[in-house]
Amino acid sequence: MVEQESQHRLTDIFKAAGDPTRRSILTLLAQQGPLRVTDIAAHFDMSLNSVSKHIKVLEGAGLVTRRTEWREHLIELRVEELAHVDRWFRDLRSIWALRLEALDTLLTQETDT
Amino acid sequence: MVEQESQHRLTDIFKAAGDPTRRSILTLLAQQGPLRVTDIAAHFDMSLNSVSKHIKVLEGAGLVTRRTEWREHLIELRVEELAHVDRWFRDLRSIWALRLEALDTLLTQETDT
DNA sequence: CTGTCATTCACCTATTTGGTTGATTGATTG
DNA sequence: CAATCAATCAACCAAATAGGTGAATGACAG
Repeated sequence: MVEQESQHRLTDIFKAAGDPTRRSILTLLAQQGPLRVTDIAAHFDMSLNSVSKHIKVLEGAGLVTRRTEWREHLIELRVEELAHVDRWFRDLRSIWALRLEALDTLLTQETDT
Repeated sequence: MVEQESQHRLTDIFKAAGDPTRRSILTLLAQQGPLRVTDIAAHFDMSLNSVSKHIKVLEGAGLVTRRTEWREHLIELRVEELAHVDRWFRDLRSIWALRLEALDTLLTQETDT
């Protein structure tokens, strides 16, 4: 159950990061701090509308939050959320390492006998 | 140019990792080591054909390689390639950290004067 | 040579995605 | 109030994606 939820989150994050425009937006936010939708859109050769959609995808993945102050929406990067990816990566690596280790001890035993 | 190429690669990797079935395949390979297409397919409630396609996507992203021995195709995980993802997120984080640091020193100077 | 196994290829379908334009909401300014 | 600005919503389109079935390829076993 919890596993399912975590998997779903991870899928959203990877999908969001799978688009070059969206990765550029994330980089831009990391460099410049919170920005308005219009300011972000100014960096791309694309309609404001499309950029707005991209931002919503990032928001859905939790990679970004929106602080609606006045009539402007301030978009902000959420670095913490990246920890999900870190964890997945680390888990996969440890599974891999465990297998190699087991294989190694098996081979050692073989040469011992 | 080189930047473009790297971006394209990254997009492929993220897209490949953005599917739960494909992530499961990666985990499976990490646990069990190289496997045949049929063996992999046995773990999923899905046609062999679909699994074959998923594997080709992973292969295209470089996350997996194929060793065609006899009539069987041995599919093997390439953990090194996965590090691209990790590195990108790490870079993003460091850009973020640099900005905060700069902001901090700026504020400190202000209170000093 | 025939049959079988492992895998891919070719084709079909439904859904998702990335982009567009035009209308709409809501707040600000003159 | 009228005009403008920030952003979203709605409808639409083309291309890509995830899945399925059935035929084709290529190597091995009898």
